[in-house]
Amino acid sequence: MDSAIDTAPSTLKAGEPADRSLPAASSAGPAGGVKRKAGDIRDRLEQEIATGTHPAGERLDEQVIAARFGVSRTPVREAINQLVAGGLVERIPNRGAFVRAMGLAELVEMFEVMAELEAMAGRLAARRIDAAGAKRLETALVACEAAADREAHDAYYYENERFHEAIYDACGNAFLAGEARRLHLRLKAFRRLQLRFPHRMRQSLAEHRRIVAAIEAGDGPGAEAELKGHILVQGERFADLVATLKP
Amino acid sequence: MDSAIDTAPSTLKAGEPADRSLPAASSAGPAGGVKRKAGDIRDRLEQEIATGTHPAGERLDEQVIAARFGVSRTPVREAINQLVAGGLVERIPNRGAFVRAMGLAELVEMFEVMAELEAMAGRLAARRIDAAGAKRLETALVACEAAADREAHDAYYYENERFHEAIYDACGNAFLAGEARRLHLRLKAFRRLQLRFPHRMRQSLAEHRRIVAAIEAGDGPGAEAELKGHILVQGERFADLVATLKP
DNA sequence: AGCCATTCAATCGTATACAATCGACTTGAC
DNA sequence: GTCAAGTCGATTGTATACGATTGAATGGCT
Repeated sequence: MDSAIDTAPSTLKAGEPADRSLPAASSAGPAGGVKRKAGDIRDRLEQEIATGTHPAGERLDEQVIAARFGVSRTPVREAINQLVAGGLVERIPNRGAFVRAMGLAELVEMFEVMAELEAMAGRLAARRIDAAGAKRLETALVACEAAADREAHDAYYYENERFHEAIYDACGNAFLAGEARRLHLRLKAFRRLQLRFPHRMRQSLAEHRRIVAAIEAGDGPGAEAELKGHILVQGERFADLVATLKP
Repeated sequence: MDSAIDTAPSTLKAGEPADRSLPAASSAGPAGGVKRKAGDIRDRLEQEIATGTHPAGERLDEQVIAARFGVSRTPVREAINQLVAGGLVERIPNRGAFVRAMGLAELVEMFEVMAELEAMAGRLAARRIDAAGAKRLETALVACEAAADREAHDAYYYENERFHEAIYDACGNAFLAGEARRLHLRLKAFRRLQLRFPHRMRQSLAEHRRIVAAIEAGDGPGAEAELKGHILVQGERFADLVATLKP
């Protein structure tokens, strides 16, 4: 992976370490204990938005936030820019930055795309999973079952994430895994609401079982179909939820 | 607990932008005479990276770029951050920003995902396209044919983009369209190389015709399959290209 | 009274300045 | 001759300051 695809090798300068140790990278995670203020602020704001501390439509005042975190406006601005890139926040040129109020239509669209990516990951995983990956997948499924038996919604929510993570890891496409994680994160706040539905957790668990069965049987199309339905139903459920709250 | 859904207008202040005007995020075309320097610099750098002015692995010196554009380091920094978010550039904590040298494996992965998204867009477009959208699609196809007849690679490259844009617009899923555009942009530099292959342009045109036929016939699965192949072959071709250059 | 122009205030985007961090080089000892 | 530690330089990341643009309010005019 170190060898880059040199589209223009002739232009490489002699004394430049252009080909030298390009960092392994690609682990987009907030690595290590570096004291990057911007990143930390971004994470905090992300969490606060997800938990509802900042309701939709609220303006994120750079100065106020800077004061709250005891930093200057610069890292706050950078953090907000990252949120804008992530789609959680919208900037209006000289008005301010606002928490995006995602409409139902957009959410359904996002679930549609999420379903496609998850289904793709499942299809690939069915062909490419190895013994270790299968082991992790089964472990995650067992953990989901345990949480479901105890009717522990929060625990199930957490284990559910682990379960899908296991599929991402097994799909053998790191880029796909990254994109899926991005979307997963963005839909986090809405996923959580799903489990409040009466039998949603048990139904979800049953779907998980069928997904694992398909993957371990090497049934790509089957895993694809199961996962697509598994995600799409969440979008539909969410539409139902909104519909019941609307009037 | 407030959800991010706009079901709670009570918290909305005076003139909140609860609308869904998605400004395509990366629009900011040069049409407007606004003096947003950061966006312009981002576009320029993007183009320069795509055209090979900045080879893979090259360091993007903020000060040098700032001097080159006659601005301060701040907008340059912001532009680079946007490129990092887009995945074209990578920051190393205290080393600098480098043009990402994407390995062949990652490129193939990206083409895989791109194929899936394009195929999805085609499938949806086959069901949802309206008369105006069909008109635009046909216009784009005719433009592609004209460019191919003249063996004008650059023109075909441009019209090809328009063609795929037409599909995105017709898919009826703005979020999907945005994601597809993002990936399309990221693969821009590599797509361009495809057309250098002897008969690639004619083959591409033939695929375009079949895609349009499937979409206009309302054949969702057909359009999906055609588009998936249309994109995947590019990944394979690229792998061939690299293989021939490797030794 | 209603509409329009001007003024005003607020906020963003950019410029400049400073400090912390990391790598590379030099220098010295073993 | 090799290795290690210290210093230096370079670059990022952050702080502060300034100008420009925009929305809103106020006052005058029709």
